[in-house]
Amino acid sequence: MPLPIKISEETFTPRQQAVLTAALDLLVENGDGLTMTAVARRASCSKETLYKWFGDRDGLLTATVQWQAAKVRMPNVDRSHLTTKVLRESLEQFARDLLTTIIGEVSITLNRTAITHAAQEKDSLGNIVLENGPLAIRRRLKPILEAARDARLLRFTSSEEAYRSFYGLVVRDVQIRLLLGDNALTQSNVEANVDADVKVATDQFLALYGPKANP
Amino acid sequence: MPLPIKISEETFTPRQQAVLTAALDLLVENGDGLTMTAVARRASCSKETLYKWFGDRDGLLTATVQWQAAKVRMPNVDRSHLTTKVLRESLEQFARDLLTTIIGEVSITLNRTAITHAAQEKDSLGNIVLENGPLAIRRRLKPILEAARDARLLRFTSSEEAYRSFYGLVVRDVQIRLLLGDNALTQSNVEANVDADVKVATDQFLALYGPKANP
DNA sequence: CGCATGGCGTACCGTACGGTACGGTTCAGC
DNA sequence: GCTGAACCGTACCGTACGGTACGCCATGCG
Repeated sequence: MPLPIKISEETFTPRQQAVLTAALDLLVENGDGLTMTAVARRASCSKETLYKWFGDRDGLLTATVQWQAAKVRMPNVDRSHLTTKVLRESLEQFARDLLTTIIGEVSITLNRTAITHAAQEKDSLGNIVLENGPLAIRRRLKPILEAARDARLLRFTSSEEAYRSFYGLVVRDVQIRLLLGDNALTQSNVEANVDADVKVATDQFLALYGPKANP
Repeated sequence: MPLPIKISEETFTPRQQAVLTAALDLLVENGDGLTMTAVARRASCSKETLYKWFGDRDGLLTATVQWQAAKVRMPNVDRSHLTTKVLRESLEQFARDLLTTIIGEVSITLNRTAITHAAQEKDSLGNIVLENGPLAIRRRLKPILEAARDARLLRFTSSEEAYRSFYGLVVRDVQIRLLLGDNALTQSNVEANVDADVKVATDQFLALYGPKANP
């Protein structure tokens, strides 16, 4: 059975969540160190229990990624009182959340795990990460953009294209470099520039799609 | 010994290159299917030879990635006769090369492999891919951008920032979605839009950094 | 108290794969 | 033709790890 994309709080018992936390910790500590034995030892449970609860190694991995990914929450924007100021602040909020998420160790680990998984022609993890990463951003951002267009605060023909420009302006080459382990991009190094980068990205996006932009 | 970042044509004998081709093919066919036995069989050589030539599995992997990555060539732009037209065409050329490279199966495979490798606290493959991917683009693009600024065709304070904006506008969320195995992004699907995307990205970049842009 | 259930810890099995050893073959140089 | 180096094919070893089996303990229930 294909696991559902969305999971709720009660999908896992507290004990199971403790196991998933242990698994995630191991994953973050050293990527491929997620052996069933290691998880069992870390979580002080037996391997037999792991197999009973999660089926097999892939099931455990999927549950871990799914459970963690579901924790990522997007800001909710009030679409009814859109002004230039509110729009800018909302965009900056989105950009900041996106950037801080992306540069976090957990996100890097999850993306690496899912990409490794996808390299084995299994895209389940990839879909989960996609659904809770880029696509979640897209789902939440598009309505804002369209509301802003209706309020004459933005100009574009395709909200899809506008979203993608925003994504690109915010993320640039940071994510791929972090995923590849670029030594020049330390966590703190990037973190320190988040505020400035967010502002630049938002300014650029508004310059491209704001009401005064050349179409 | 750390392998050199740059390799030349003669680094590998033809027979060795045949082996590397086999290895690359196996990688592309099914990501992690790169077992020493499989490579030996595919290349009709003995495992002993593999170990003699490449040391161990990691050495073979590194040689393969390095050898393939070195094949990627960037366009060379004549910096002396920069006009608006030449600049735009150069940027479009860069964008097209970048996009078509990124969406290619070989690139996806190499990036996935390097990311998987980086997840194991070994960043050698990541560095090679970085050096021949994003950083190569940066090295080649920056001089152009600076020459264009000197010729008053572009305006920016930091060429680093300008480069990153360009990268973001071109790549957007395409690479991460392909790496994660997004089913909605088929190869042909993206390929068909390369021309349009390249044009949009270049237009947007010039809108942001062209002489008429608001600083 | 007796018993069943759930879960812990550990020992165990099978397999896949990295790495090595070795006999047989081709081929260059003499 | 002789010799040695390079290389092929294959058999083999050791280990790591996914998955299973089993003994033991704790808790809840009649």
